[in-house]
Formats: sequence, C-alpha cells, structure tokens
Amino acid sequence: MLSLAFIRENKELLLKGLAKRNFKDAERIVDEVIEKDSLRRNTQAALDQVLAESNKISKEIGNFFKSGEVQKANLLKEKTGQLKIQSKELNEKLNQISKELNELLYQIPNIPNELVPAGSTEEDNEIIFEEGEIPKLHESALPHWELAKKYDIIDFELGNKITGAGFPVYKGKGAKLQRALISYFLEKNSDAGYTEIQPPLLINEASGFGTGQLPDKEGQMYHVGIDNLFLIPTAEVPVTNIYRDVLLKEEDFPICNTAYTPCFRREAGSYGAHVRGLNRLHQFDKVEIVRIEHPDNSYAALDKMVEHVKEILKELGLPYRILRLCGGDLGFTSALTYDFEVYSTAQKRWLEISSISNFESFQANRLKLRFKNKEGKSQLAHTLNGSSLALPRVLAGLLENYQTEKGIKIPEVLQKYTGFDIID
RNA sequence: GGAGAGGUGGCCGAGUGGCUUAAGGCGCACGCUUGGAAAGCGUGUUUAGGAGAAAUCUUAACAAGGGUUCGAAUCCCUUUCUCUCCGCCA
Repeated sequence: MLSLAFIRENKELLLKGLAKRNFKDAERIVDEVIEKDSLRRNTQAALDQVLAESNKISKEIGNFFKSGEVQKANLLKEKTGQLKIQSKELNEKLNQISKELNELLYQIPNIPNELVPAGSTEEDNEIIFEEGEIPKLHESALPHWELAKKYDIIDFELGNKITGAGFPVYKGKGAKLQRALISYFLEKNSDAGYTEIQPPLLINEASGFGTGQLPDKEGQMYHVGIDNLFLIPTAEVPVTNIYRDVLLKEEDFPICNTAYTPCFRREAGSYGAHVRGLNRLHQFDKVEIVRIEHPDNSYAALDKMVEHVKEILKELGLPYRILRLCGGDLGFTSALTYDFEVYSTAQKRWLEISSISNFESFQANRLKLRFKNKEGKSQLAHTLNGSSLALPRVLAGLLENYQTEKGIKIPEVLQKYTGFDIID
C-alpha cells in the first residue's frame, strides 16, 4: 500500500506509473483518494475539537463533585449531551470515510521502478541475461513426467488418490533428490549470510494482509475455515511478517533470512498440457530468501540477490535466462521484478523457477515495518524477496536436461547431498 | 477439551470510576560533580493522527473490539494470547 503522503505529493508520478501497468481508472481512483483523505483530515480536526471541549467539561464536573458542589456539576452534565451527540456523529463519519479511503487505497498497486519496461503481457518482458548451453538430447528423450514414471521417482496418480490433482508423491531417489536440493539451496543461502528460519506454515489474516495476499487474493490460498487460518502460498508471508509492527534501528540492516517451506496454491482452473507434470502444482517446495533493507540500499540488495541465484543455477549447470518483468506482468505489490527461467529441453519451453522482487515500502507500509533514521524519525523500510529456488521446475529441468540413455545424471554439486550420481 | 489466574511504557512493577498529566524502580541519553571513573544529584526518555513556518497545541492508545458513564487502565460484554492444574497427544 502506498502512503497517503506520497499520493498527495506525487500525483503525476503515480499516474505515470499506473499507466505503465495499464491500471484502469487510475485518475478517478487517485482523485477520490485525495478527496477522501482531505475530508478525513477535516473530520478528524472537527472531532478533536469536540472531544477536547468534552474532556475539559468532564474535568470541571470532577472538580465540582470533589468540592461538594453537586448542583453545579449536574448543570454542567446537561451541557455535555449535545457534545456527545456531535462526537458520536463525527466519529461514525470518520470511521466511514476511513473505511472507504482504505478500500480505495488497497486497489492501488505499487509504482513500477523506472527500469520496468512498458507492456501488457509476458511477451513484453525484457530478456536481460542468458547463460548455459541447451543440451542436445538423444532422440528418445522424454519429458519429465515420462521420466518420473520410467524411473518410478514421482507418482502423480498416487497423489490423485491421496489428495487430488497437483499433489504428487515423490519416491525413492526422487524424494532424496528433493531433499538434496533443499539442503543445497539452504547451504548456499547460509553461506551467503542468510539466517535460516523455520516459519509456521499457517498464517492468520493480519499476516496475509501484511504481505498483500489479503483482502483481494484470498482465493489463491487454502483456507482453514474452522480456525480462520490460511496455508502459506510462499515462505515470503510468514518470514516477512516476522517484522510486522516492528521499529528497527539503522544498524539492524541488512536483515537477511532464508526459509525452506512447502507452498500451497489453489490456483483454480487451467488444467492441460502446459500444466502437466511438475509444471504447476497445488503443493510444492521452495526455498525463499527475504531481505529487509534501508531504502538507500534496496536496489543494490536486489542486484545481490540476482547474482546469488545466478550462481546457484550456474553450479547446477542449467541453461537459464533472466527477464525484467514489464508493467503489465508485474505483481501487485512489486516495484521491480526479475524472473529466472530454466530451459526445459524436452518440453522445448522456458519454466519460471524464481522471481526476485523489490517491494520498496509497499509491504512495509501495510506491515508497519519502520526504522529510526538518522534524524530520529521513523521511516518505512524496504522489503525484498526471491526464490532460491522453487523445486518442481528445477527438478523438471534437471530430469530432462540431464537424461542420458543410461539414466539421469546428478549434477556434481548435488552428489554430496544425494549420495548417488545417477537415477537409473 | 475442562477449571482457574492473568495481559499496564524499552524492561520490571503499582494502580477497583475524577490530583493518573500512568506512581516507583531498572535501563538509556544529556548535564552537574570528578584528575579520570564509579557513586550521587538534576533533566529528559512511547507511538500514531490532526493544526502550525516553527516553538508548540490537540486527539487517540493500558492485549483487540464493542458497551455503561459527564468522566474508564479501573465496571460490563465479545474476541484473542499467556500462565497453572486436569484431560488428550508426536
């Protein structure tokens, strides 16, 4: 959520940014926000005045009672009736305006960074980096879901039986490979200075609001109705919410955390060839990195995160590319996002395996995550996060790209975690 | 799940309707004192909103939300969390 002070003072900049996202009705909503904000402040001032008057009289009544002048006190009591009605009305008006104002405010997405290219679809994303050679596979090369079956390492049908579509069962070397990837990713992140966290996998409404999943995107999460909790769609939610309602000191920066968690996504609809196998699941594993940064450093931090993930992909020997997302493809809360895609050779398509974003102060404002700056004033911090990495598509890439006629080879960096060098 | 007790500032802790403008202590900051330090003494020490060029003024906040009252940390209701005992349990 953008701050009202920012919206008031940077209307043109805001409209320009929203245009880049093809955000409809921007001017109407922004004008309405500005108008309601001004109305809210006037109402607040009026209410304060009534309350101040009322407080004053109450004190006088107290004094009269104490000095035994009961009649005077009772006379004054009558005077407060009118003030009470007034303050009640003003208070209701204020609540109503604040509610309307917030509803409008929640609709406004973050402003894209100037680096974000204009555009409306995936096609307009900008490819900024590409590395790794696409392997030449033998003629009988298979897509990963066939390989999974052939070597009996992932069982999709079994998942259907136990739960439903999108909940695969990993078996034998498949399960071990998953565990190896998690250990490898966490180890790399720890080595790079990230603190390992094991967060809860269920979150409450306040946490969902803090990172921007609620109130609008609740349909994407699994909801446990009886306790009103949500299964996390990503570790970003619990790990970032560690810092909800927190006032940091400048010397606390940078805060770097990493967490492995399963992630749960409802993502109703869309079944078919492009979501086959591991391409899109309801439950999947992911290792996440989250940073809380001083506003002056957040873009440098974003670059560091990108470099970090590049190194991991390079070590895994997977061909990948980095996209800078265009305005239309950018997430609601993000100011700048880099997507990493791995090439799936058997499917002949790119698969998104990481998304690294700077949210600037958009989440921090919702989270009330601030720090004391050098002037001693509290200021919103910047939040960032990225995957390092999402497992299923990395696994898909590994299976397809490392398949040989003898079996699936395991990249060297993983072998110390798997304990084997081939799946056959 | 059942019964009971609780939630007060950065921390500890008093506070059963009006000198609470939240006592007292600890911590922290600054000053005095000192050769220097400690101790001592003094001053200050929350967050958010509104008005103002600023000094400053003002409103709100004692777990959260409602209510009673001229007036609520204090009384009532709901929710939530913590602790103790019992039950269940990896």
